[in-house]
Amino acid sequence: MQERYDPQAIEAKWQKFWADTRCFAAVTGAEKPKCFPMIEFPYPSGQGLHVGHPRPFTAMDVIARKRRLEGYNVLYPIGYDAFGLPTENYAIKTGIHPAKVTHDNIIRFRSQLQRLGYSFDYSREVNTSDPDYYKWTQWIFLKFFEQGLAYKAEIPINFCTSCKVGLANEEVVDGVCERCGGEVVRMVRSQWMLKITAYAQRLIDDLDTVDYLEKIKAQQVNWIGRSEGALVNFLIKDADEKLTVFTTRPDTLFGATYMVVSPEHPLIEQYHDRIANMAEVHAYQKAAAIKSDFERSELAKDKTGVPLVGICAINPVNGKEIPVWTSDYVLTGYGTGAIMAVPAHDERDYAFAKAFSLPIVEVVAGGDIEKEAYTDCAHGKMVNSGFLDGMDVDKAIPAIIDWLVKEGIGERKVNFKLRDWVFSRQRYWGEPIPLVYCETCGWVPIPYDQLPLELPMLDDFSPTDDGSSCLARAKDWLHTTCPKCSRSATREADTMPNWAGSSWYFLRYTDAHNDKEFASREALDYWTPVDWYNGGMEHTTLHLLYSRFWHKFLFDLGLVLTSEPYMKRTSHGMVLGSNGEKMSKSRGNVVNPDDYIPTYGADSFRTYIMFMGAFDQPIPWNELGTRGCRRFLDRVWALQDMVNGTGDTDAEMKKKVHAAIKKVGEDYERMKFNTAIAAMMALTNDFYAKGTLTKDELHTLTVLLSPVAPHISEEINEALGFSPLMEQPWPVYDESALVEDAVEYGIQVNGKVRARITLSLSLDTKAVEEAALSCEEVKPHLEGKTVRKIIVVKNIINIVVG
RNA sequence: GCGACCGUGGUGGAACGGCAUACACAACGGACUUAAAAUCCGUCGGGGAAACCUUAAGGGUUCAAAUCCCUUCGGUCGCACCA
Repeated sequence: MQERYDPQAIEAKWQKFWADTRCFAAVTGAEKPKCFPMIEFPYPSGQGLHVGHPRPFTAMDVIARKRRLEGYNVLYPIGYDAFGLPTENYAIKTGIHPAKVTHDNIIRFRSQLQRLGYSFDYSREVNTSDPDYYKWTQWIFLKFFEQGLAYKAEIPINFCTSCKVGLANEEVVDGVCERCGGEVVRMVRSQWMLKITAYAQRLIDDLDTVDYLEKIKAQQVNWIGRSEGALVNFLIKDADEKLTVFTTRPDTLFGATYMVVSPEHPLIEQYHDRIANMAEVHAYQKAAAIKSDFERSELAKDKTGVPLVGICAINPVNGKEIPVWTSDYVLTGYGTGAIMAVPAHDERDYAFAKAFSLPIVEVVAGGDIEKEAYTDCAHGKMVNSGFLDGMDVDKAIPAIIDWLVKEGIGERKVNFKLRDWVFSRQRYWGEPIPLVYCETCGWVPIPYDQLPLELPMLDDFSPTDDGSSCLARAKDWLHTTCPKCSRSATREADTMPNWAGSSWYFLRYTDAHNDKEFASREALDYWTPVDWYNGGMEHTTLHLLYSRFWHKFLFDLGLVLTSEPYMKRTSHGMVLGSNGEKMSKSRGNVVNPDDYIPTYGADSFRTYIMFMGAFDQPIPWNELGTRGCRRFLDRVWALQDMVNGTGDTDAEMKKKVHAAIKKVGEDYERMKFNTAIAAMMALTNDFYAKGTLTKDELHTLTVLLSPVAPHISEEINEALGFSPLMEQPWPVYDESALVEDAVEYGIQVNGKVRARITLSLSLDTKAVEEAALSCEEVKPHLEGKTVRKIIVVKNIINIVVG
């Protein structure tokens, strides 16, 4: 008689065993085929792990553990994305240094993770805020700088007028500061940018080479937002100046009845002495500048704008003079910051033209421009368009572009929504940007052998009055000498965004302690690319895109060996609070796994987090489910008392076991963890129904269960006399054991199920049909009717009568 | 507004176009117990007298639809005037 299932004792025992034997430490260069599954490394927040973390962690642990049993050399790493706002805000409040807070939080996270029994290779742990790590983040940044892909630009930031601090977009809620509710304004600052737009086309094209979920690919493609069109130059009347616009509809050029520039467009200042209503224009610019993004979008319906009186443009196709306006519906950051307005065929232009009584000229027939803009460009013929008249739109577009090119007033142009990455943050807790500014030499990189450029130790982390980070007050650190000319120079006081360290961390895992390179060629060659990367949908357009960009850049320099970092990308649904809302501290619905492990054990917790629902769907937490999974493991444990020593089995049970091997293996691969566990529960129920099972049958169940519930599986496996699970092979199902000799058919009449019969598979179709027709429950439904057709498919017989 | 995904019992959820509700949770009944917990064994979507009807609602395709198509309603996520 086995003792009661005691998860606390068993889990401590096996966690110690795994640590002592270092059996999850991956060996670079081993002969076995490699496998590199990865999760998104966590931000070590002060709240510790909540129940959302273990969902992806357990899922990929299942994959990692299964791969080991399948004979792979597995690298399943863990690390900490440790720079970030919450830690800095905590430091501002308490005066405790962020490095100390981070250090303590990591210790807590690590112990929580270890109690969940993950097969991480802790010897390769990385911490992005460790100078030994961010040395290489800085090193890669300098490569961008050398290649001309890091540059300075004047970019507005969100600035809280009350906290006196620059805010990230996500800290601006409903137009006010998330923390103090203070007014947020835009403030223009000179910031470092990374030229991700140079990789826009490749970031789209190379998606064909990777195995990402379709929705992830679609989101990236939409975010990058490629559109084809043309640049067209309009002349400004009485000036030797062109106003260039981007348009995707050059075919509608004859319908351009006015132009609009964004309020920030340089044309306005350039011609300020010719603009008769400059005071009005200035007032409009000012109003636009203090509008937050939120307000701009809220006011989307009502178009506002001011004409630039005295400025007039000439439509190059027909020589007509058209007015120029300014309006904030034209964005500085997209295209050229100026548009030609074709109100007849663009909804926004239409609304604007209606609001200010501007002329509307139809150039594509097919709509009713009295009522609304006709924007369908797939159909319709050109009208009022000179030499384009009568052409279909799809013919007119290349025709007008050819003409524009020939006349020297335009060119073909591909445009992207994607914008360059603002890489500066006015924050303390981030990687220092390793550049100094010298009056003589300009921006000069710190020599590579002087990296890392470490953050200075400070006591006060609050920002300065002008929105710079507290680094601007660290005068001793800030003032330095120019590496080039040795004159006095100033360090960059901005730091990198927290996306920097996570853009390349997977490379560091391959060789985490290398102090000569970010990773050795040998380690990269052996381990990269990441075979399977699971993460949240919310990172699809930022982290995932950024890291693909960095990787391609490193690939172009010959520093990594593949053009894509991740071969496969999947994503998990969020774990919601038990009230169905997103878990957050402010809602007070955060659930911590530590609350469940003492009562139920890590294995029960892991099983439930995988069983609770479809992996890719969001799901509310429900404590009672853990109890059900504990009950299941108790039943598995008690199977030990039912093992029949003689080891005889029967064909019936063999079929069930092999069906389970097939189902569980396939479901793990498809991330259908809930149905895999259901299949193991069903098999366990089958053993109970029979009342006995063989040693091998129980062994097979423990191996199947081990990726989800590794501790109990190891314990039972050991008790049965097998060597540790690391040395066990993943079971292979026997196709012949699955072959059925009889099948239960559902008999339908006109698609409605009327009966069920079990028939031998050896019967031919004719015999099956006859058996169905002669079935007692079927006969009444056939009375007085003619059998038209009988369809026999798989386990369905459909009798069509009429 | 645009895009993606989704809508199945009291609850979480199963279901290559092929027997809807697997597997759990909760509830209820029984056994065991002085009793309770635990455990074990059962019952368990709703409506209808019945034939039957029922996968958000309505239509379509098909021998056959939760699954494919169209319309409507509701929800979640992402993006917000992208010329």
